[in-house]
Amino acid sequence: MVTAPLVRTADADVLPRCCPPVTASPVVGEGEAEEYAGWFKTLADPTRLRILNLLATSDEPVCVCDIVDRFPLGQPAISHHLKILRRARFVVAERRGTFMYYRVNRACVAEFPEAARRILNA
Amino acid sequence: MVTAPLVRTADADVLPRCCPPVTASPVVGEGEAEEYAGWFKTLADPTRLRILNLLATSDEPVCVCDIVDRFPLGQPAISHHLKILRRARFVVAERRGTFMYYRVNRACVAEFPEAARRILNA
DNA sequence: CGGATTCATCGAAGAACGTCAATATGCATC
DNA sequence: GATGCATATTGACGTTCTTCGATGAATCCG
Repeated sequence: MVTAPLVRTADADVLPRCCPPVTASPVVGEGEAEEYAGWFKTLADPTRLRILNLLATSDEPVCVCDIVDRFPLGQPAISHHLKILRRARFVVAERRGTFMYYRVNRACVAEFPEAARRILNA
Repeated sequence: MVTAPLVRTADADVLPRCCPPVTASPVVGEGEAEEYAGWFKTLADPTRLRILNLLATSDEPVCVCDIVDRFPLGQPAISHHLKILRRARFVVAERRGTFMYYRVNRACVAEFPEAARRILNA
């Protein structure tokens, strides 16, 4: 026979079942979780974080060779990270002759901390 | 001989070198980038994000079996994700008899959007 | 046009990650 | 103690990520 397990909440009586419903319902659904996890995944690399911080703290757009000079990585790796940042719309690229200039997408970057706050209910 | 490349900024003269210094200096250094990237990496999974959102929107601590019931994943997988969330101090665990109760670490969760804002200069 | 430069893309190697099945641990009851 | 349940840990497997070297596309200059 199945016996009643221990109490589940601090001041509740002993309950005959394992899992009473959780009080609040989660805000973030499956689709949203996928989307937001993608955003976080974009920032889940130290190099990308530093590139984005570099662009975010620069008044002027920065060209790729500037970025390459600041990291102990090859140019293809930097280009790869920039592609990921671009795909997530954290940065935008602009061509000037031979050079490519990158800058942050202010709208997207401003929206991000607010989304984090909503997810974390903070 | 090395020729002078194109202009690098909108209104600057032709410069004899490729990479003039960037105006602002980056805020986030190597060590910080590693640390923050670890935080983002923790949130870079849809399941972890939904677990954390579930805990963040619940007034009461939630036991593991409640969480397991809400996801199409096995118990070891959920336990694995909880361990990662615990290691990043986003959640804290408490034992009550046989059951383990998880809740968000309000201090850590509140600090996170602020850190994001600082990194993104938003 | 030919050569040089900047940057993106491709292919591959190695590491890290997510999931599951099986097993171990910790706690309460009999 | 022995049993039963809730949870954590381990090992294995396939997938994804990061990086590099080589190559290709685009641009500019002489």
